[in-house]
Amino acid sequence: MNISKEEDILTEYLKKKDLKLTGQRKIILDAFLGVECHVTAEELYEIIKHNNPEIGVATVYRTLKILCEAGLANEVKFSDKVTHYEHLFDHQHHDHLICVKCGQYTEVCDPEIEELQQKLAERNKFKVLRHRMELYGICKNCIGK
Amino acid sequence: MNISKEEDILTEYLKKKDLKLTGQRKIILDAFLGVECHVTAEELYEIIKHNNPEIGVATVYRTLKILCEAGLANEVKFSDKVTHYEHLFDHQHHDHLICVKCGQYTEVCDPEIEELQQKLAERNKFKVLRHRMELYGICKNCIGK
DNA sequence: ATACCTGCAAATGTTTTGCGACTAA
DNA sequence: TTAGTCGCAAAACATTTGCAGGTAT
Repeated sequence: MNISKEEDILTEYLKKKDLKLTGQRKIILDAFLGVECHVTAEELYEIIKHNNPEIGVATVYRTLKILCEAGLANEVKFSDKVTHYEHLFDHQHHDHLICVKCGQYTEVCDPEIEELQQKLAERNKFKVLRHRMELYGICKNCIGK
Repeated sequence: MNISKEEDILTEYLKKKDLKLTGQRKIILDAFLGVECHVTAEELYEIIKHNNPEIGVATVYRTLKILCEAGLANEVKFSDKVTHYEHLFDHQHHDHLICVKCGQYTEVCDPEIEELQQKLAERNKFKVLRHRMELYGICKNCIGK
């Protein structure tokens, strides 16, 4: 287990908050980093259980919350009732194209839209901190079916 | 209780599906229409309970689902884990500015952004059916605090 | 007459919390 | 040493479902 940039960030955050860098938190961070794009807490728990069956779900939930506060992860809610977590650090912001047929999602990014969002907010005297944009529809693989 | 355009739409939808227009469904529709912008199922249940204590939560949930299918309501998920329902009929599509301090939300609409969303989707050979855009930040009332 | 609906309570599925034992700093 | 953590099981929470009786068409 080599020390990642993300682990530095987490360590820094924990220190600032007088929290501790425990073995479990390292393992959960690593598992999270090893996953592409999105996971739910339950999914991550299943992955971790494989090598570390002693870690409980509650700890996974608690740690994911910390990763969000530390700026390493981000909560995303799609149409289902489960919370997904996505990478945030070293990963530019993106929006989602979500296929309503197969459930597959594509990450996209459009600077022009981001700029217009900013202007829209300014017209409303609103200071944007973050945003979420999701386009639901039919992806290119499902369009013929 | 006078017959609204929305009730016509619901009646039409129910007939098409061989479902029935019951007293409860009318009451729930009216309560939903009487509310501005958004409600959760639980909130709507509380409102209805006032005059119609015999109606159960389950029926409110079931009916809101039907209103969505009939095109009168729309499910919206914010950051909390509760499902909000908003009016859809006679109400143009809009996006949300959500204040992270006071929780207040403003409805907004920007045709330029919608157009760019369409283009973005086309570049990805994706056919958009609907979308969701939310800007999170500080509203003008909270900005000084 | 006969689907369909209802309220109730129980079940579900996700996420949180209380607790006594444990551990990083 | 001591605040913060852990895993566990129980609790909390929103939402769904099974059922026996009721109702719109």
